[in-house]
Amino acid sequence: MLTERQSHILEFVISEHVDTAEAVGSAFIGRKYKLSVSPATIRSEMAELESQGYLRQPHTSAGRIPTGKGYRFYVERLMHEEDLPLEAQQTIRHQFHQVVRGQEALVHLAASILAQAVENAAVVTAPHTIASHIKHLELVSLHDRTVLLVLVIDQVQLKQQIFSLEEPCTQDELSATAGRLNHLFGGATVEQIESNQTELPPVERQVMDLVIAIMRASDEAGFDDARMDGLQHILSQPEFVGNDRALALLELLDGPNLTRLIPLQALALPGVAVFIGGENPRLAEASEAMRDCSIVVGAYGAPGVATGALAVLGPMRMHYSRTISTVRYLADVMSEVLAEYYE
Amino acid sequence: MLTERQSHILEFVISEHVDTAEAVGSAFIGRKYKLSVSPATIRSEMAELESQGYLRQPHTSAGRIPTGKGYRFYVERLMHEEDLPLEAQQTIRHQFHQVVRGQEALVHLAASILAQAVENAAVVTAPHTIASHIKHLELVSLHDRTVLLVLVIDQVQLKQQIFSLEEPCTQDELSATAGRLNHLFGGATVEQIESNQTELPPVERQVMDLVIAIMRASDEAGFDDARMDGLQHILSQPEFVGNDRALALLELLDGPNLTRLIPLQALALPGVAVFIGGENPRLAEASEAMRDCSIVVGAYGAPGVATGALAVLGPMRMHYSRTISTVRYLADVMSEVLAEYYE
DNA sequence: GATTAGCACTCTCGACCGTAGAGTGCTAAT
DNA sequence: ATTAGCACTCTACGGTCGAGAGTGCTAATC
Repeated sequence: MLTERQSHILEFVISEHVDTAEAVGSAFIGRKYKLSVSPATIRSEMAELESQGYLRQPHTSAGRIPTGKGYRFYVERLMHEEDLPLEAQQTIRHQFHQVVRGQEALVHLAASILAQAVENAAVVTAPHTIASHIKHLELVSLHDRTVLLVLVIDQVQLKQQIFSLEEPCTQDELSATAGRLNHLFGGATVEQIESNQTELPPVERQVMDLVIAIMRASDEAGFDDARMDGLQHILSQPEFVGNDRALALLELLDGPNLTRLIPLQALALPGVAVFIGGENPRLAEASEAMRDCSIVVGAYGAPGVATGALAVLGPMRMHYSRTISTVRYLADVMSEVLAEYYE
Repeated sequence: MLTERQSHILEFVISEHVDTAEAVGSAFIGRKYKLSVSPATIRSEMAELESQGYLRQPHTSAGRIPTGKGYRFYVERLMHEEDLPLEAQQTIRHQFHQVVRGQEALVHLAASILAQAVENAAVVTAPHTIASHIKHLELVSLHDRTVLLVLVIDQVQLKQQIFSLEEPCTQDELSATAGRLNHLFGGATVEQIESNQTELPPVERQVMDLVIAIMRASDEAGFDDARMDGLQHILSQPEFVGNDRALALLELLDGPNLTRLIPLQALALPGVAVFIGGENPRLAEASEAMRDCSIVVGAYGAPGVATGALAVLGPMRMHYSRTISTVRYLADVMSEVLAEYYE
């Protein structure tokens, strides 16, 4: 429904507003982008764009700023998806070549890299499997009847749990028990364990009950283990300084509800999903402050085996093209790293 | 050098300023605290307190606010250390009775509880041992030549590392190797391992080299693994809203330099240490914004075995008594929990 | 019919000003 | 040593004003 000229004007307004955070006026656009029409013409086009909901005026006699609908149109129709510049790619790869110990450190590193690359807040969840398999379990005697259960599920995910036995038990006995259980249940899912555990002796039964509980929790919790980084970027955006919206945002993000922000359904799709402003109902309800924010989400990992999410949270006024390509690229790199773990 | 009346006035000014964040005037003090002297007298006492550096005026004809020196005097001489109210104690204990999986979750939980209890930002580091001992190690075959090393050090600290062998190896062989190494090195420190590993076969040698590297890193890194919570509290303090100091603070705290903020020397002492304003040189240099902040640090754990730090970061205008008793109490609770792990 | 110059209009923003209020320091009296 | 009285200072707040930016409308133009 937009003419070509209207599209161009919308694109210019967005591009300009993203850079300056100011309302954009007709004369400025005409001058900067060398449109061979007068400001008056641009004004009437802008008025049309406004009546269709793509732009709005903060107040009479101010320039225009894009609406959520405007950004949505931009992301879907106007924006040319570019590959991440080689230089940025190299920077990211370079940062990833730090020595990484284990999954958790990897997630932390990814969040830090992503936040720095897009200059916004980043959330990265640990990879998560739908139906987890036991890889290995180990029992370590701490003292007397207290035992540490170490569980490796899905190749690299480490879980631990301390518990008490009815009777004291030596480390050798525990190792033997663990060995037996590994042979019985190595590679099994929760369901397989449950159907097979009827005739176990009490100690082994106790251990496997714990294992089941942990794996259940891990399967259900989903993305409980998320890492956020780069808050300072989002809070230094002009739309948040000296504003209590920043505070509202902080309260929203702090604490355990971090992962609730990530629209998980987005992970079903292979590409990168963009949620602009209040488009994601869960977010819009959560906080007024989120209506001015956008989220870019990408999945990494192997579909069906283990997937995690990379997300960027920033003001609606965001450099979408760069953010999307960064998320996409980082997701690819993360997937590669994960592939090294899973076969 | 302060008369009793001056001390009282200082105490009143602090108590009032902590509550209201406003400068406190002479008439107000006299009225509220029923001093049987006129405002003029209080004024001259205040002038004396100011000339000695305990108070200052934001500008002429405003009331007084405490200086760092004033707070220091208050903390050391005027404040009566109270036990945490029973109700608060119960709240904390209650929150701690959540099911906690492993050390990391414990640290997260503690940070969250502390932040909530004192309504300021809280930093909690994982417990750290000076010379760590191997408790147990385990080798899990991921595929072919790729192996996951799981290391339990100092009872409950879990480390993981993926590495590659020269030759393929079955899980049974790996388990046997792990068993041998456990018998050889169970309970050993880095030094003991190093002096004993000369005649090992190559695979075991490779594993133990990794183990040494991990334990070294763990010993040296110290408190690398810290958790912060409750940032929103500190940023909603009136001295930080609509202010770029908040931003500076955020940048300072974000990322890996978190633990550098905690004055580690404080942990040598058993009690709770208080750093007011720029008293801690490392902090004062780090950021201008920290000059208006105070830190309350306490150690938890078993001295000489494993200790961690609990810290509260807030504006200099802080309820010291409550904060100190909360940190102290939480440190006690954490120590109890840890004692359950370490014999 | 689209475009444009011209113009009146509206709104924000910063500067300026004046007043009210809070709190001080000083002085002289108690 | 204390205090009443008072002049003084500074901030906060509200109002006014003009500059500037940008608009919408209208009438003229291509």
